Amino acid sequence: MRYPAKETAAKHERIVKEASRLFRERGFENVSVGEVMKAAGLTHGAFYAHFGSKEELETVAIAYGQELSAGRARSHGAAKKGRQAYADRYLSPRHRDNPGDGCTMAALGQEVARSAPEIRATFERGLEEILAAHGGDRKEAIFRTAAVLGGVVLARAVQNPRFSNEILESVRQKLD
Amino acid sequence: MRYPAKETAAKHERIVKEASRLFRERGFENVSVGEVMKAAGLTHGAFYAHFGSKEELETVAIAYGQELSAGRARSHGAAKKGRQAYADRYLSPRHRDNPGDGCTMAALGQEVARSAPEIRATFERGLEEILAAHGGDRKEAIFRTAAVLGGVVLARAVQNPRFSNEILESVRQKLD
DNA sequence: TGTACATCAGTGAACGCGCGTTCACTGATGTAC
DNA sequence: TGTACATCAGTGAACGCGCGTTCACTGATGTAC
Repeated sequence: MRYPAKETAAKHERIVKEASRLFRERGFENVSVGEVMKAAGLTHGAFYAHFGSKEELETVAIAYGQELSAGRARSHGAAKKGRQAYADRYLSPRHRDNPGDGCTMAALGQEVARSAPEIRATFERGLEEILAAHGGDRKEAIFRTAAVLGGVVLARAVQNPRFSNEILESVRQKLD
Repeated sequence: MRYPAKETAAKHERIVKEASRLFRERGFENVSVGEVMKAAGLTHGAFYAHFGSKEELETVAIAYGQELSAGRARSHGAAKKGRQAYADRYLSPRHRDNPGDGCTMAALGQEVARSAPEIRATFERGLEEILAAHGGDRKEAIFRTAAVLGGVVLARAVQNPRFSNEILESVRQKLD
C-alpha cells in the first residue's frame, strides 16, 4: 500500500542513520541489508524502494557519518583550547569503545580505501569539510587528524586495556 | 597421496605468505580460502590439512605480517636520521599504492579491531615488537606509529591523487 | 638393506548457509477532473 | 468538495551465487621390523 510521504521520508532517514551506526560498528561486509532494515523497523524487501543497491546505501551512510564529524569539528575551533579539547574527546576511552557513535574515518577508512570510486569521493568530500571546519593551518589540521585517527585505530585493535589506554594517552600528550 | 615433508612445509609457508599479501590488499572478508590456495598453487580442499579454519589462517597471517614490519623497523634505528627515513618510507606513494607489500596495521587494523580475541592478541604482540624495534622513547614511538598509520589510511581512502599526496607530505613534514 | 603397510597432503565434488537482489502482490495515499 | 484511479512503499517468498567447510578417495612417503 501507499504510505504518507512524510512517514516515508522519516523511514528513509532512519535507514541511513541505522546503516551508518551499524557500518561503523561492524564494517560494511558484516552488516546485511536485512539487518539495517530490521534496525529501521522495516523488512528487507522495502530496501529497494529507497536505494538502488547496498553500495548506494554505503555511499549515503558515509556522507551522513562525515557530516556528523564535520559538525563535531565545527563545535570546537581552531584556537589551541579547541584543538586540544577536540583531540582529548577523540582519543577518549568513550570514543574508542563506541565506534557506532564515533568518527566514520576511524571506523571505516580502510574499508573505504578498497571501495568504489563514488564511496571514496564521498569520503574525500567529507574529509575536506572536516579540515575546513577545523580551520587554522591546513597542514596542521591534516597532521592532527591523521595522528588521532591512527591512535584510535591502534587502541581499538589492541587487546590489553592498559596498552590501549597507553596508546590514547601517548598520542594525547604528544599533541598537546 | 603423501608428499615429502619438506615440500609440505614450503607449501605451508607459501599459503601464509600469499594470505598475508591478499588480506592486506583486499581485507579478510574479500579474500576467499579458495583464492589463497590458488595463489599458493593448490586447491581449496587441501587448506584444512594446514589450518583448522579461515580464522586460524587470519591469525597466522597477521603474525607473519607484523613480523615483516618489525624487521623493517629494526633496519632503521632510534636515532633521528633513522626515524625520519622510516617515516619517509612509510609515508611514500609507493607504500600507499602497494598495501600488499606494506604495513599490516595500516591495511587491516580496523578489521582486526572487529576480529576474534586471538587475532587481536597476535596483532598486539606484533605492535609491541615493532615499538621495541623502534627503540628510543616509547611514547614517541607510539605517537609516530599512530601518525604515519593515520596518514596512510587517509591517503589511501581519498580519491584525488593531489589531495592524497598532500596528506602524505603534511604528515611527513610535521614529523621531521 | 629390503619389505610391508600405515600415514596424510592433496584433489575435486558436494553440503548447507547467508547474502544481495527480484518479484507478485497489497491497499492507503495523493492527484486529476 | 467529491469521485475515480494511478501510484508506490512495504511485505514476504523466492532466486542464484559464492562462501567456508566436509568428505571419499588417491598414492608416494616415511617408518617399523
